[in-house]
Amino acid sequence: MPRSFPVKKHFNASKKPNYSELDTHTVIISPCLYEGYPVPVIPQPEVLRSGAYSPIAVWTTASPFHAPLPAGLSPLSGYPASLGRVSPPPPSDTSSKDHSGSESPISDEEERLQSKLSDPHAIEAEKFQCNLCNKTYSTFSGLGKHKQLHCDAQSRKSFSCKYCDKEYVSLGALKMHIRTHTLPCVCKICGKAFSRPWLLQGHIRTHTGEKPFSCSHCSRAFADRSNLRAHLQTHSDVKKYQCKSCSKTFSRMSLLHKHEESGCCAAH
DNA sequence: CTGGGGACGGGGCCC
DNA sequence: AGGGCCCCGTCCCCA
Repeated sequence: MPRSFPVKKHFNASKKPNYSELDTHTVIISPCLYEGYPVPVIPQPEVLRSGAYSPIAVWTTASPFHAPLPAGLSPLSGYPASLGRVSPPPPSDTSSKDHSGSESPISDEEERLQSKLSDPHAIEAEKFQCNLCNKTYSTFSGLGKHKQLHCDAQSRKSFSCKYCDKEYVSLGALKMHIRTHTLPCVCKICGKAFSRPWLLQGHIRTHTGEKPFSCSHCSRAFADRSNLRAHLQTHSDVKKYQCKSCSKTFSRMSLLHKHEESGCCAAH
């Protein structure tokens, strides 16, 4: 049975990867990754401590992971997936659209004012203004990236994939996408191909058995950081995905979806 | 059926 | 500009 995420997701069943093309693009992962196989070969084992990792899930004082609830956010409801990040959303982030569902220049302006209030230097620093949305940036390159990714992009999607119908607003994004077709990173052990080197590295761990991501609350270790993150949810009393009807919480979105589809919401 | 682990894709950010 | 890395999300499988 094919996996949900076949390496060649966008290919038709009739299509096969062009391995001859891969020959010229193949990325060779450092041979040291395979040395001593199946002995773990990827260095820098990592242990995520609760101090370093603060699962959002845990907006409860009962939890050992307790973290302060950001002002203006209610526990669990409307949980933003990015809350786990320390860094604020990017300036061109669409958060301002969340309030009314439409682009609001006023909220954008408010956002900029807020950032200016918190950073007085920003007032002098913001010299480069987008002629399309009036957002200002302190550097020319900042403005350039904004225009490339968000503003100019809105009006012209000019980079089309020759393998599928997808269009991208920047050449870099298109190149990244094309890798999902060409799959230049090939596992020397099983021949499986991947779009990015780090995907291949993660795959190699399935051969080596290396599990560099350890849970600080139990003895389990994981080869994939995302899987450790999901696992950490299991140590929490209150999970971050909550059913709006019965308030039951789940460690994963997929579990919540299953729960909802099973009829909980209909039963209430 | 539910919960959790394994494997993976892709977007975005940083350097 | 491009690569590396992080994060979110998804699906399959299994206990």
